[in-house]
Amino acid sequence: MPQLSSGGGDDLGANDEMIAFKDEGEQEEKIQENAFTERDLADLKSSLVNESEINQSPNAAAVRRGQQGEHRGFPEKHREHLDGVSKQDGGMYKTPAYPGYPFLMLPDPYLPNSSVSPSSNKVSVVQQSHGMHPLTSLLPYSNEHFSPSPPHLPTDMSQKTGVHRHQSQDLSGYYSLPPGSVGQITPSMGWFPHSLMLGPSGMHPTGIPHPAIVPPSGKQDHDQYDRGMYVKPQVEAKREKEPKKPVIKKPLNAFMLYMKEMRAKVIAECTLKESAAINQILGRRWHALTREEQAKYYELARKERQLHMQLYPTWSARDNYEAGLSGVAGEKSKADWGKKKRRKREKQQDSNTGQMFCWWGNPRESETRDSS
DNA sequence: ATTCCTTTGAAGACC
DNA sequence: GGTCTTCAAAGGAAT
Repeated sequence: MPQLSSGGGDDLGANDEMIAFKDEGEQEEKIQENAFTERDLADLKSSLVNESEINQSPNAAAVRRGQQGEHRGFPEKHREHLDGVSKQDGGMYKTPAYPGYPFLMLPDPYLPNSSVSPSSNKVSVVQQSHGMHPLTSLLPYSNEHFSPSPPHLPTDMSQKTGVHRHQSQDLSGYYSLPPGSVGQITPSMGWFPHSLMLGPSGMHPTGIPHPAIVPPSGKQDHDQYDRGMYVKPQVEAKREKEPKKPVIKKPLNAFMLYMKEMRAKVIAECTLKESAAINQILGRRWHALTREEQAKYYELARKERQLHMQLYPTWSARDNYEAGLSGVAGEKSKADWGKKKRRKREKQQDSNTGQMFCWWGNPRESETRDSS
């Protein structure tokens, strides 16, 4: 997939994958989208039965018609549009489009018992039954939303971090940024949620860890016992002495942001729980979005990458590649990694030979076939 | 307990 | 430079 090494300005996503649906009737698309849920479910279920059959369904043909060729021509327009978007933050960020922006999604992993009263800290999100985050009203983000002392947080959290919580407007007090980088934060970055304002070690001053930072996998921490006798491999023992590096996760891309936001909604609507199935639906919906709607997420993702870069200038995606090869997991993971690689290759071969693509417009479809 | 599945997009590796 | 691979999230299913 040709990536846009865009001169001037960040690339906003894989342009060739952007869909120019809208040239032929956005309204229809909107209606379609509403009808998606039930159809998605039905489609998905039937697709699980026999994908090749579905390929021939009239419905499938209709959807394919709707998607074929309509992606083209979007990129440039899209970019233009996005330029506009970035200039009108007000329009974009006041929309309820990002309740699930990951840095606002504090509650789940980070605030285990975070049923916070609306007045205490709106950053905390409790997924509502209808799938929308109450965070909607959060954007643009403001310091007002940050309670100095979230009641749900252990009090010693802040003590441990050694950071005083206060509602200073001075970002330099919050960001753990390289010298001078605070000044590099453009005004447009002012909307960044507080959860991004980290202290040392990736902790927010409130004690809330940055979502991109996860503690080293606990999997390896399980002590190994052999008939009651503790056996700790030398390598592991050695590793234990070294301070464990927190794993810095990749910033979420546009689709991931979209998934995060919409997952609950789809789950509620479809009563589906299986992520693989949900992701299929979300993939379809993603392509059904208008370019404006997608643009919002591309812009968000761009800003997230931007901030990620500011926060972790030395971080590279490669770091996490290698986590499986060396580092934490050691030899086992090295082997697993090899297996994984093989599996993926085999899978791809299968898809090439087996016509295993989704009729509803799997965006990889063309890639897969082209590459064969 | 661990891996797989499934999606899109970004980024690194490789040829 | 084009292509391939990995990893981000998520959680049930499979191993």
